[in-house]
Amino acid sequence: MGRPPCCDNGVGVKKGPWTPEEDIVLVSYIQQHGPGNWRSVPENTGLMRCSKSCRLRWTNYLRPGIKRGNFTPHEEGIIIHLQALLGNKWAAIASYLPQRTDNDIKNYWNTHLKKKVKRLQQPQPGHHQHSSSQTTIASNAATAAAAASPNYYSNPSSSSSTHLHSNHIEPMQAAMAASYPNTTAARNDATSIIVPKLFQTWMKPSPSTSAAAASCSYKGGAMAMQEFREDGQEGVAAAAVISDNKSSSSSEMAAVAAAEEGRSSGSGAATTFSLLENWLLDDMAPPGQQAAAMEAMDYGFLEISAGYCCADPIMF
DNA sequence: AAAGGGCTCAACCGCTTACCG
DNA sequence: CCGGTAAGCGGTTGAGCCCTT
Repeated sequence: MGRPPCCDNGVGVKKGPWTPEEDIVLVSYIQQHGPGNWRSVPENTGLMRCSKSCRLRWTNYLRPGIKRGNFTPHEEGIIIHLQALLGNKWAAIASYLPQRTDNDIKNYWNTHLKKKVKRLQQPQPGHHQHSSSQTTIASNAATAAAAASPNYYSNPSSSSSTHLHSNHIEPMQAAMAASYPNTTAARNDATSIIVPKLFQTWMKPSPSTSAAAASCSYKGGAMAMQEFREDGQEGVAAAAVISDNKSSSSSEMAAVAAAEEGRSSGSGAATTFSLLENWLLDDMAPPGQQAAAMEAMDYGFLEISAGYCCADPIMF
């Protein structure tokens, strides 16, 4: 039957940190062929890496447009809130912060935010802690999010912090340079110079890269969100259904879960997107500030939809 | 200046899901 | 429908860096 075994179990497969040379080989290959078909990457490039390793290196590190380090308070707020809503669905959370990788968000949560939230959720003297209903979780998250980000509930355009929408103007070269943080700069110094130059040449779309874009399937990423935005109808209908059910907190969460389930099967992303957007708006914005929150969310998401934040639609 | 303890984050591991023949 | 592989995802690890003493 079908395909030969994956190289993952192969002998002589190199592990450990990637060298700049390997990075360049991988980037050059993806430049020509686009991401995807990872199994063929080690075969065609001669890299002694398994396909998984190549995919991870690309998605977590080399993919253009990735923003590294320095999470803004607003990003923290979004992560805290979404983590409370979705749990440890890092890929789903990352789809709302397309410049961040799921790995990055996961690391940041485990090393910073988890402690922060725990600290903030410690029962305060004179304050009763509610039972563990979803509403309480969400409101605790909102509290933590608000604490993490003073600007979380306000229009980000007035925020002094770096917000999603303010990042799209970053040149790709700067984004790539940012892909090499100081701690690894020494090791990857050569790559940090050469790879951005390679990417510069990509900025002119070619037929092959456009074709790659069409087949690119970064699941749950901004590209998908763009398609769902444009595809609209299903999402609108689903949002309307959800909106009708808003009377019950549990039904909302069930709907979220159902939508999430649907999304992972590739059919209900629009549902999740619209629903979560509504959910976040309802939950995050106090009465009277919903308009501002709406503007903030819409601003961010529309720009995501426009492909500013996710590199894949830009580059391929 | 050196030691060591804590922290960060890139990468790996293993499981699940989607897809193909 | 079934078996097998590729791809995706979340949890975990460990090397290297940083800070404190």
